Amino acid sequence: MASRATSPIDDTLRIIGDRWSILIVRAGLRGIRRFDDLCSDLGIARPILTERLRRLVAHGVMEKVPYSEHPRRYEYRLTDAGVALSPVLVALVRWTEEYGASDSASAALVHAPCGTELEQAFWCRTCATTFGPNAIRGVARDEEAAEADSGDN
Amino acid sequence: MASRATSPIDDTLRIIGDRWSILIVRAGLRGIRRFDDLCSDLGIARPILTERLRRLVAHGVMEKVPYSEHPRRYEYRLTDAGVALSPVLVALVRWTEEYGASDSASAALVHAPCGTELEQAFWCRTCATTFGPNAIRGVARDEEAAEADSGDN
DNA sequence: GCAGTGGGTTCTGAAACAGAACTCAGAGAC
DNA sequence: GTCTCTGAGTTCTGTTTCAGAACCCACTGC
Repeated sequence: MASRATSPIDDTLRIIGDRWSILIVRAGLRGIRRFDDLCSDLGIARPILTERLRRLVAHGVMEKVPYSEHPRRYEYRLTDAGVALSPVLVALVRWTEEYGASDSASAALVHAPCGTELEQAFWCRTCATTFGPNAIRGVARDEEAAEADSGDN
Repeated sequence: MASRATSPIDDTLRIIGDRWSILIVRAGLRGIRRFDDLCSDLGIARPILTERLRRLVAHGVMEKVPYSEHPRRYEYRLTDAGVALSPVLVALVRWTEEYGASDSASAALVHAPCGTELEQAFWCRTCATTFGPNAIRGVARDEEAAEADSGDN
């Protein structure tokens, strides 16, 4: 087990695996786009927000678009890749609701057309069924997956 | 503990929102349980692993159980709460596959009974339909009260 | 030309991180 | 009984990242 390019997740976590990035994405999903708004909404220090936004833009999660020319002003929007992070967020919210700190109730995520609070599930198209974490198994696809045996406890 | 508890997710991110915790959980899902194994598998520094495990145990994500009495030895197992984090992991894997850097293909996650690669979807029980991130809307439930008490779990 | 606004950057000190070396208790070999 | 090995840490040392406050700069409106 020497080569530990642990997995692509590792790279992903280098992009969004800090305390702020995922919250910035969440703010983006909530429509907050301006630097100062992000700053005050998240309570993040400005230098860190600057750096995080730069990183997210560099990795294609957000894009910096001018919304005013004369006083040159920018806002930060989620790209498709950024929006595609919402399952991560939803999973986090779900977990928090179930196991996290007590009275977790601040913002619900709902199905836009009807307003029903959404659920998240794994879906098997072969069996045409949804299932939970216990029915997941990991299988090796690439080289170093010698240990991908068994799994789900 | 300075910044505002933007939401319960914030607390959750304090538990697993660093570069290592989620990888430790992933290792746990792959059946790696011993300190040294985690250490070499993840390439994490020992002091950090010590601290991370302690935190995960403190928050009920893992449990420390002795597997040998005479040479007193412990292993770390995921609790139900820990296993319940797998949707987060799956979402990360999915995102990485679609938008991440490399030719991300190391381990696929499949539906255990049939071996089909799983999909992750949002489900609306009212509409009885699955849908993607674009059909999600966030609604405030109790925006301001999030920072009321909570402390840390 | 002076204050206000948006979007930053430059300082500081504190915390988290990584790596190597060390500890400690029990086990097994000799 | 000493010697060495193993698992599970802890103690150092330095580097990187974080947080907070203050500062900067281009533009606007008055």
